[in-house]
Amino acid sequence: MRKKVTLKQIAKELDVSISTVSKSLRDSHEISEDTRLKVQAFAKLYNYKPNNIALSLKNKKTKTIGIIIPEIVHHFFATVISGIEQVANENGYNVIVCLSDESFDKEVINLEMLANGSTDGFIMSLSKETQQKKDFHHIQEVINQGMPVVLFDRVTNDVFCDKVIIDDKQAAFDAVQFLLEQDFQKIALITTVDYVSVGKLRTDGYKEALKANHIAVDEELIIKIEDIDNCSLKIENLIQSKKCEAIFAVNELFAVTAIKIAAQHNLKVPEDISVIGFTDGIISQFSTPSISTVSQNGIKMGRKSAQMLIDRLELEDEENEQYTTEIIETNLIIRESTTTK
Amino acid sequence: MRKKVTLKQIAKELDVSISTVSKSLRDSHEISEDTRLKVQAFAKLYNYKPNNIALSLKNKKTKTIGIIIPEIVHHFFATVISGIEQVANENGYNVIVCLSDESFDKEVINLEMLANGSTDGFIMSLSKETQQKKDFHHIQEVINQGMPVVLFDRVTNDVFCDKVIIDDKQAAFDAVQFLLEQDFQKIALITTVDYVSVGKLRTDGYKEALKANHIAVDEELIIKIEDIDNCSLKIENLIQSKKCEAIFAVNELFAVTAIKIAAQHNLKVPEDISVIGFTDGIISQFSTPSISTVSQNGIKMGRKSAQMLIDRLELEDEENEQYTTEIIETNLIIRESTTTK
DNA sequence: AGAGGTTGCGAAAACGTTTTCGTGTTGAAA
DNA sequence: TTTCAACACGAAAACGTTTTCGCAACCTCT
Repeated sequence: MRKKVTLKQIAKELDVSISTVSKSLRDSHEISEDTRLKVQAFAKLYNYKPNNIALSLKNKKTKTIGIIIPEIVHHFFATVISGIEQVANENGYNVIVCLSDESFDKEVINLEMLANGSTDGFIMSLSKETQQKKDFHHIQEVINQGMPVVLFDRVTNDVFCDKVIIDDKQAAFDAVQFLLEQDFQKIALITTVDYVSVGKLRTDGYKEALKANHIAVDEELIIKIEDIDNCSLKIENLIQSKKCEAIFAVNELFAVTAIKIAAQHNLKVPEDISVIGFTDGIISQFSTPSISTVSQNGIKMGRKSAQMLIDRLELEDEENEQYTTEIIETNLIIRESTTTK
Repeated sequence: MRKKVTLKQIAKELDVSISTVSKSLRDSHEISEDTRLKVQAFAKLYNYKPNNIALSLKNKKTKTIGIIIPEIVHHFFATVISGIEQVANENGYNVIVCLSDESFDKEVINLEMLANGSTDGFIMSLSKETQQKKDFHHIQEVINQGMPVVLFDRVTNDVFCDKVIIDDKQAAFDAVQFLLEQDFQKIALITTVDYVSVGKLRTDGYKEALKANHIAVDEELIIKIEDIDNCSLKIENLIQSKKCEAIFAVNELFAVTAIKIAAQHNLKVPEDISVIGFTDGIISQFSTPSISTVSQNGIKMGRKSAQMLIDRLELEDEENEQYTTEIIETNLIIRESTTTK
């Protein structure tokens, strides 16, 4: 077992000082060519690499980004991480990932844990519980300590920092508008409970699209799902009622579940009922029929978030209090689950 | 902006030495109750938390696990990370995630980067390119430096370390055996090129099941996919040939693609053709028909890997050269894509 | 009163770097 | 020969901890 070699060991071996070794390796002109080459050769032989921890302590920079998200077994979040990782890598940063599991407490614990020197900044998406409690003091605290934070997707207006979002309301509006243009009148909405920020916004977009087309909002056509695991019953009621010609679902799980249940009731998609989902994930692409959906570009969202964070980290020149909110464009992908005129 | 407070600042403020502060906060009996309480109160007031980097440097332990995997936008890998993160969290560890993107070079760079003090050990799954090149010196190097490594899923016999795998061969055997028991004779295989270790093993299991049932292996029924993006053509040929009654696919993407193509050729699944996939991901669960599959428990795999790594990290007492290979059980989940007698 | 034992605290080293500053040696110019 | 710059290197501080050791001051016995 050949342990990693340190400057001190090289210095001792070569009978010079630690400073000399350090300077030699950084090609300082202070050191004679003789010594320099000798040290460099020795270092190479023993495969010397500076210790990151020591560097972090000295420089007060870890070159590490903390990511805190609700879950990772989730196509959208996974793509965002992927995007973050790309940009981080390009800029010599590592990413450390923590999962809040939709729990406020875990979010706080993870944040505080990493804030004690482990990372230079954070990229996060709020847990459901945090959104429900509307308690963001932990985030504010971190920002007050001078660590930049970028919020994405599930954000809040209650904390000032950089944000990356999609225009959920507009995207939902567009999707519903598309359905209306296919001459559907009775469009149902499958959404989440209101405290989930993006669910609320998409619901708003749905309602506005109806209003813009002078169609009354029928609350019976709106179903709000609390717990994803037993959403079937409510959806079944909706479909059995046969009151709707089309469905807009605020995520792909709701969409695919609706399609499955429709099939069980001998309703064909899209012939008997059209469905549009949200999030262009694996399900939408590969289910049969493939699902028309609002595509959120997770990679782009991740890349943008990382770029914003790194820019702020490397800006360095004191508080640039100009926080910005970046909007990533979405687009409606029409596949097999919708009919067109 | 209230920057984080250090021991030194507290010491200065209270006019005692740094040692006194440190000891007080760690409830040392060396310090009088008076001083202790005074220091603790002050520390609490200023929300003192020890700096992780300084601790890491001192203790030569980072309490961080490095994860290097080919990609993250992949249900199986995401579940494994999730499992790792659970156990890591329970034991006070953080995880730092790097993606090799199936590239050998990126795998090496990431590994070396993290090996310079950033993590205490590694959990990894090999990139395709690494498996193809059969070059594992980077991993051996890290192990030689005394950092424990746990390989999962895509492993190799060429490096000695702890491993966590499923019995790919047996699982494939069982799946094919099931199809045979439904009286199918002509069973096709959709697999990967041979250098992907798990693909090879699953192929072997398929062949052995046939042999065990005295059925000749028909190479025309075996198709090997190099690039997942344009696998359609080969699969189409297979299905058009109408030579097979059932298909065993080594991952769910191949399975769902086969089902889609079958539908395009007016073959119904499972009435006209049965399909079994591998990996119980989102696709298998939600596509129509839902797909019978070999379930790999990613969470369990991640948890086990993390537990093995942490055990070794905390063992501490010198080289326990007993490396073990843990096998996570799989099970065959029968859904709608297969008929039963 | 002196010996010995507690008690309470501080100095300093250590982890592995980088960097500033100081200093001894050399060589050249005066 | 003296003076001064250039050169080559080392000592030490700093980052924030923990921990070992040493040392006063006080107390308690004889």
